[in-house]
Amino acid sequence: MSLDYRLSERKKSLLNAIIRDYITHGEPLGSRTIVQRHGFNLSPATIRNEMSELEEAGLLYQPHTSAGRIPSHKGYRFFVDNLMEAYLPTPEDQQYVKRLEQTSKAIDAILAQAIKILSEATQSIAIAEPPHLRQDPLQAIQMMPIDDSSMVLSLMFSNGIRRQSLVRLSQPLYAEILALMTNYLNHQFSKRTSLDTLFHSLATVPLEREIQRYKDLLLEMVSEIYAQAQRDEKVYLSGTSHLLREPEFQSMEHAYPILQFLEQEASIHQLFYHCGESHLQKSHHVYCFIGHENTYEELQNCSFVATPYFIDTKASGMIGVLGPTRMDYSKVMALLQTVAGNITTTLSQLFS
Amino acid sequence: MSLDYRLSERKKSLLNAIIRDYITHGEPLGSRTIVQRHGFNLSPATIRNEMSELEEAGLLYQPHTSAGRIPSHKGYRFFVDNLMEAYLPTPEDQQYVKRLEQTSKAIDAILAQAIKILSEATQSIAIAEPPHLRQDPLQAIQMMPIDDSSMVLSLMFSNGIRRQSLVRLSQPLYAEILALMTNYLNHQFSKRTSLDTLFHSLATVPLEREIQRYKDLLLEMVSEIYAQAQRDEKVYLSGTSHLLREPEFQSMEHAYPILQFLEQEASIHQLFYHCGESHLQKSHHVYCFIGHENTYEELQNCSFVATPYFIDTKASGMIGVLGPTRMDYSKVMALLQTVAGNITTTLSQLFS
DNA sequence: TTTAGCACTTCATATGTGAGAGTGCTAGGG
DNA sequence: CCCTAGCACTCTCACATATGAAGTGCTAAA
Repeated sequence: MSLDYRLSERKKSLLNAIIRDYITHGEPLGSRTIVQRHGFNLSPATIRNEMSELEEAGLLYQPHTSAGRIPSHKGYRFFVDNLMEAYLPTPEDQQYVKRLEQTSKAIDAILAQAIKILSEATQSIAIAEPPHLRQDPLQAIQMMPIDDSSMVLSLMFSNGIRRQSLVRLSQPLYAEILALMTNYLNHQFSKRTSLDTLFHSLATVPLEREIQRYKDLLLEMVSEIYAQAQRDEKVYLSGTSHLLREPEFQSMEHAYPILQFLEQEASIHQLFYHCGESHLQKSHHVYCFIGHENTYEELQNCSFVATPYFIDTKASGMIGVLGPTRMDYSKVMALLQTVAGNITTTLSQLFS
Repeated sequence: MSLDYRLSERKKSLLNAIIRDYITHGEPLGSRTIVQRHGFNLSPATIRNEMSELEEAGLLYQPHTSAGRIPSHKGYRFFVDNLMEAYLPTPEDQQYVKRLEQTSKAIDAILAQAIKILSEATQSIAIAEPPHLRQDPLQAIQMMPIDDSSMVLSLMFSNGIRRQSLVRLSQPLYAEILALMTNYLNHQFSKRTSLDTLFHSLATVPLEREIQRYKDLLLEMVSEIYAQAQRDEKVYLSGTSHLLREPEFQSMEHAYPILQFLEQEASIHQLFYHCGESHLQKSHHVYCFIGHENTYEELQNCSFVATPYFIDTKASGMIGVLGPTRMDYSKVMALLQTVAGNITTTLSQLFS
C-alpha cells in the first residue's frame, strides 16, 4: 500500500509540480513545459522517462498518445496524502471569512451564509446539512399553552440543541391536558427516544388509559412537531454556477448529471451520510473523496470534501465542497475547516 | 397595432400550425413538412408564398437561408394573444395537482411543494415569491412574554396574514414593559406603517420619554422581528435542470447566464417586481414576457410567465414559470393558474 | 390564385492535409 | 550507470474542399 516509499524524492517533486501546475492551468503538461515552468535542472528527455514511470505507477495518464500528462485520481490521492502543503490564507480569504462572524443568530441563517461564503471563497459548490433533529435522542420536552389552540414547544436534544417553536393545532388545548401529555411524553419516551421513533411508533404503541382519550390530540401534536423538524432539516446549496465555469464541465453531457443530482435533497443527504460510512482515512476530520472514490456515479468526475461542525463537542451536521477533481485541495480543505470552525463556535455560543 | 385584422384566416391557421409544431418538435419547419404533417390542402409552393409574407410581417424568420422557418418572438406574442386555445388538462396533470392538496399548513412548505409540482408538470423552471411581509402595512402587533428573555410575537398584516413567531432577546423582558411597548407600537406606528419603514425610521424618530428609556430593547426587538420577516421572504426555485435539457440550452454559453441569474435571490425578486411595473396587457392576471420583452438581458432567450396568488382577495405573492421561448404557453398558463388557485385557497383557509 | 419546375443557397458531414505538440526509443557522453 | 541529444512516430487541431440533403425564391403555365 505504501507507494510513498517506492517513489524517489525526485519523482515526488515532479509529481507535485505536475499536479500543482495542472490545478492552476488545467491543461496537460509536456516534458518541455515542466522544465521551463518549474526550473528542473534536467532535460526534457529525463523528465519524460520519469513521467513514463509515474504513468506506469498509475499516478499520471495521457488523454491520448502524444499529449502531455494529467494526474489520475490515484495521483490526486497521493498528492493529498503525501505531498500537499498547508495553505496560507490570503487577505482575500480572511475578508470572506470575516463576513461570517456578523450573522444573525438563527441556525438556518448561519448555515446559509456560511455556505454562500464558502462557495465564493473556493469558487466551487458548497453544501451543508443542518443537525439531524429527528434522529437525535430527546432529553426533554416542554409544552406551554399560549392561547386556546397554540403552544410553545421546547425540545432539548442530546446534542445540545434547544429548539423552541410555535405549534398550532386544529383542536382546543387545555393546560391540564397539556401538562398530562408533557409528563407522559417525558417519562414514557424521552432520554433515548428520537423524534423519528416517537413519530413512527406512536400509532402502534398501546397508550395508557388516561392518555388514550386524547389520542387524536397527541397524534396531531407529534406529527406537527415532526413536520416542523423535517422542515428544519432541508439542505443548503450554493454556487452551482461556479462548477459550470470549469473547462471540464463545459459540455452539458458532463454537467447535467451533476446538476440533476444536486437538485434532489435526498442525494445531498445521502452524500453526507456516506461520509460517516466511509472507511477512507481522514485527516483532521476532513473527508475527501476523489473521482472514482465517490459512491455516486454522477460525481465520479468530481471531488468532494466534507467536514463536520460541532455544537460544544458533539458532531452535529456537515458542510462540504464539491468541485472538479482538479480542485485546489489544500485551499479548499483549509477554508472548509475554517468555516466549519466558525460555525462550531457560533452555534456553541448560541446553545450554551 | 392590430395585426390581427391584416392576417387572412389561412395565414393564421398556418402560423398556428407552425408554432404548435415548433413547440413540440423544436426544429425549423419547411413547406413540405407542413403540408404533410398538418394536412393543408395546398402545395408546398403556396405555403412558401404564405410563409414568405408571414416573415415579412415579422412573425417568422429563417435561422439561415434555406432552412425552414421558426416563430419569432413577435410570432409567439401573436400566438399567445390571438391563436392559442385553452389547454385541456391531462389525467397526468391532475395527478400532479392533486399532490398539492395534501400538504402541511406552513406557508413555506406550501410554496415549496407548489413550485416543485409546477416545475415537474411543466418540465420547466418554477419560481415563487412569498408574501412581502416587510412592505405590508401592519394592522396590529401583539407581544406576550413566555419566559425572561423570549416572547411570542403576533403580527397582523393588512393583507390578511397573521404571523406568530418566537422572538428571543439578549436582555431580560418584563411584562409591563412589553405591554408599554406593544401599546406604543400599535398607536404610534400601526395601521399604515410597514415593518420596513418601522425598522428604518426607528433609529431617527424621536421617542416619547417613557419609551426612550428602553430604546435599546425596542431597537433589538424591532430588528429581530425585521430579520425574521426577511428570512421568511426568501424565494423558491425548482427544476433548473429541466431547462438544460432543452436543445436551445445545450451549450453552456447560452445556459450559464440564466443559471447565474437565478442563483441570486435578488434577481428573482426583481423579476417579480417588474411584473407589477409592466404595461403588458395581461389576461386573467397572467403576465407573460416573451423573449426580448424580458427586462433582463439574461432572459431574452426565455419566456417568463407569472401570476399572483391571493389571500382572500388580496394579492400576496407570485409564482412563475421560466422556460424556453418555445414553451407550451397554453399548458404552462393553465397549470400556473391552477397551482396559483390552489395556493390561494390553501392560504386563505389557513388565515381565515 | 395555385402549382410545377428549376436554379440557388446554406448546412452538415466526410475527407484530406499540414503544422504543432509531445512522446518513446536509441545511441552516445560524462 | 544516469543523463541527454536526436529522430521517427502518433495524435490532435485547424483549415480547406467536396458532396448530399433540405429548403427557398422565382418564373411561367394551368
